Amino acid sequence: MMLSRASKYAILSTLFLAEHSSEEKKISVKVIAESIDVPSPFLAKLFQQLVRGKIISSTKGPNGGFYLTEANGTRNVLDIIENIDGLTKLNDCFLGLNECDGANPCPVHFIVEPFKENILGKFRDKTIIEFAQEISEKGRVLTLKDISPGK
Amino acid sequence: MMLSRASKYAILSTLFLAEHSSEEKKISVKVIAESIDVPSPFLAKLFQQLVRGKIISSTKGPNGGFYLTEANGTRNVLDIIENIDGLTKLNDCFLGLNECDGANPCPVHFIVEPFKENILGKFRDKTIIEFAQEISEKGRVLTLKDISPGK
DNA sequence: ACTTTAAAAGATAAAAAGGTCTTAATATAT
DNA sequence: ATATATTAAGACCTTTTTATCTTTTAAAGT
Repeated sequence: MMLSRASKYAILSTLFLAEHSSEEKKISVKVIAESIDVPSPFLAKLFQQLVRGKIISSTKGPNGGFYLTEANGTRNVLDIIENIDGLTKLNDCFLGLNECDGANPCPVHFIVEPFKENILGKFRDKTIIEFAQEISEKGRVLTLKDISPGK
Repeated sequence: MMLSRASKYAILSTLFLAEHSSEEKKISVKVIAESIDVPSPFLAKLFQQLVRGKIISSTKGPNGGFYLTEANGTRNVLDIIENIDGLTKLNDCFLGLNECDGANPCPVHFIVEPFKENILGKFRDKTIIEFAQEISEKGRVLTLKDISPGK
């Protein structure tokens, strides 16, 4: 019922690409890593995997970098999580029980289950492009940096 | 927004003690570990810490073991989590943002926040004894073992 | 007192997650 | 063709979490 750091980095970076990149404007790992404040060699690894999973695209060489094709943009956030963490983590019982369902629920099953449905829906029912649009419309900045001054 | 295995083990074991132990009937690590299918040396470590945190009690020697006093029983599940994991994990932003609140919410903030309140409430507003009672009334067994046959 | 039983304490080990580095491959521009 | 910029791949390192092992301490029964 939780995301690894790797997944979080992957989600934020992919959404960053969705907003800032295109086939004409590729972006290097370094720039992205700095923008959202993530260790760049680690992000490079994650990106390799996302490329293999056809969630983002890349080209090498000068003016190369990472970007989203139209097809990439139609994937959703859950695809990212699935690609990096798999889905088991997200589906496991909150208290770790092997068998936890409506018939044999753990003490928090009926609190966790609706939440799970809710958040899975959120990650599934919008494309990456739509998700990113929503974020930029609301003027949000998704970064791991500290934003507030003097902290 | 997630519990470590250590916390899960600690919660299940403490609830087990609440149901099965008393000052007159102490239970050894080994028995508990087998009952809920948790590695016993690891559980022993956790129990040491819970004793230090006054969440459970212990005595050494023959007929010794772990048990709950009345005072122990008035603690709640959140105390267990706090004792083992601390509370930061539970409060961190689901997407890992450093600054995520109503004023500057991440894309899932308004889904996660009510859930968080809900589950924190559940872990806070019942004592361990009450929590355990509820479980046994409903005939639930909290174990990590596989229950269903032939799997 | 002695023996036994069980937890306490602390050192150690194994596995998983997170992170880095080096070299190779490849696309582009000159 | 060559130089250069950038990803790809894989080996490697570090930290955290999970798990184990060994020795010490203490309580209880005989």
